[in-house]
Amino acid sequence: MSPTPTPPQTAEELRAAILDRYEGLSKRLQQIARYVLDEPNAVALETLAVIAERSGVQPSAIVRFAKSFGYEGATQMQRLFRDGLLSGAASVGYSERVRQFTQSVNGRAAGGPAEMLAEFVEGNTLALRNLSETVGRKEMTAAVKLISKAETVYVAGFRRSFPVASYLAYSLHQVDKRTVFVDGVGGFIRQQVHAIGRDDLLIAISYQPYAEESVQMVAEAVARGAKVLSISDSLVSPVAKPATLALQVKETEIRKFRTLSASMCLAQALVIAYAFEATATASKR
Amino acid sequence: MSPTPTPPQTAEELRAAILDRYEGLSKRLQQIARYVLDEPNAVALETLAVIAERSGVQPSAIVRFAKSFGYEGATQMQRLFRDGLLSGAASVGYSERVRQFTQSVNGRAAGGPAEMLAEFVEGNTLALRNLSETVGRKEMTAAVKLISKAETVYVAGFRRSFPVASYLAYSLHQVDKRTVFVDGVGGFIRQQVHAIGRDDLLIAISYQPYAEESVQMVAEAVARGAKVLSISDSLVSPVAKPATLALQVKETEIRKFRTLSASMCLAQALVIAYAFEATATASKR
DNA sequence: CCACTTTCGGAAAATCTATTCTGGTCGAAA
DNA sequence: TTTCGACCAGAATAGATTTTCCGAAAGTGG
Repeated sequence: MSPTPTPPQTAEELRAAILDRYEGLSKRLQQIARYVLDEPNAVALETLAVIAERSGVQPSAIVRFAKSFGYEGATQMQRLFRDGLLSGAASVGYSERVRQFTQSVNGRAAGGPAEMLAEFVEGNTLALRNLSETVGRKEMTAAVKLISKAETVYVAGFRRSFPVASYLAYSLHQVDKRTVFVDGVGGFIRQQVHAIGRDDLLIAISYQPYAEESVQMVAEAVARGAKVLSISDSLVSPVAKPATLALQVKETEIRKFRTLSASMCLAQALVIAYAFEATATASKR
Repeated sequence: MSPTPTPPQTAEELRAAILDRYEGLSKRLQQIARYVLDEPNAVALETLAVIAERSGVQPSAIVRFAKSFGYEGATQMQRLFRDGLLSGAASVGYSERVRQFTQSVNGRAAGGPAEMLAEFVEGNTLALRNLSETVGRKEMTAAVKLISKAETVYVAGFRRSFPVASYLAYSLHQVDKRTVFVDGVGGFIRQQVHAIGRDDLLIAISYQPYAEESVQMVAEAVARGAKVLSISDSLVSPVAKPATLALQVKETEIRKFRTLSASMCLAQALVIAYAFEATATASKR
């Protein structure tokens, strides 16, 4: 092994060096490389033993890793990250960050891509906070019950709601629930819901402006005697009104674009809550 | 001397306590107090010996100092500053919180559906907060530039990443970018990327365990000379390594299910940032 | 399938760190 | 000036932590 003549002197350089030499590293060393890249802060200030445990290797392996990059020992490598942490925190004080942030949020100067990201982080966070207020214990319980009782779950969502619907369908399928994702490929929407019956559930996700397909599907499902769980931005929206149960999700709007995190979050929670209940009742028997 | 009954629990509290009791301290202890107030970062992560040398006192004096404020030893006091540094600037505070959170969650008996929702709200919020720390200004700018320069954008994401990819494709299309969503319907994946060329961009979204399709697609795109923008959980993942640019997104894991909010949020920000830049350059002419 | 090299795990050894303890200094009060 | 008590420097100690080392395991090339 030919150790780097002069080891990287900054955290950034080391990062680059790791990326560069990653392929040439052995399996265990790659494992460590990965952890170092993923959790630089942990590497910076936890002890070797802790880092070793969290990344699932032996302490000695970490020393080997550091040496393979030309350092005298693991400690020298840690110092890089420590210094980086220090300078990074010192140069941009807390108040400065807040100022930058609020400035970008107040939407004055259009700002570059980074400011845009900050805005969306803020918007999504707000939407999430609001979620647990609009969707209460009662609604969640009822929703999970609906899913549990359903023979087959049909999931529908178009345009902006499509990602949420696809996620819901995918993860319900993952937890062994009989699921049909009504994606309308080839315009076969009507055919796909045609089989829905009295024991089935349609989960419809739709926001303003409500897609025509969704509205029709809800109507169709109701006509066939199926249960309907709506996820929408209003309790009186065309998809929520006829539904058996409606969950209200209010997304934040940023620069004319509505966020999606709250909906995704709700979908995740629904699936996992269902999964837990299903396994719980299954093990009872 | 009457040591504080309950020692300060945060760095800020300790700061206040020091200022409050400063007059009553002995000469050497005042000297240490000054150093602690002036260089909290050094106190946070240097060893006692180093701190002692820099502030011109004996290590034992620092221990006395810590004890006089009610701590068991100097280490406990250091922990405050360490935690403060983390939660404020970097993301170990983040991963640490996540660890504690999931631990407390996993340890307890499974809550009801409402608790599940609360958990996911918390997890998604954490992931969001972390996002703006791992994806910096430089990366965002570069990513937007890649999108802008591309003739056609191909978007790919399977399994868990599918919702993100579909959202990205949908909204890029909305803002009038030439976009191809590689959904692999009917197993036509290879055919769909076949047309990708030197002036095109592939946006690949993939998380562990990396879908075989994604890895192959990235390889194919690189082979054809196209640019690749990867959104992944590690910079050395099989989809990130060969990419022109890789954005690292760390999602929280709750009950073995990873969240998606951070990825969705990043996707949104990318699209809007691109849209703004596109209209800006268009109106310039 | 076998020799040879690389890599790894685990425990022992060396180093470093935090804390305690002791003897002594300084200053104030009597 | 003497006495008392607080305070401190520095050595000593107890405890971790990092690093080294070596046999075993896993690859590699012939």
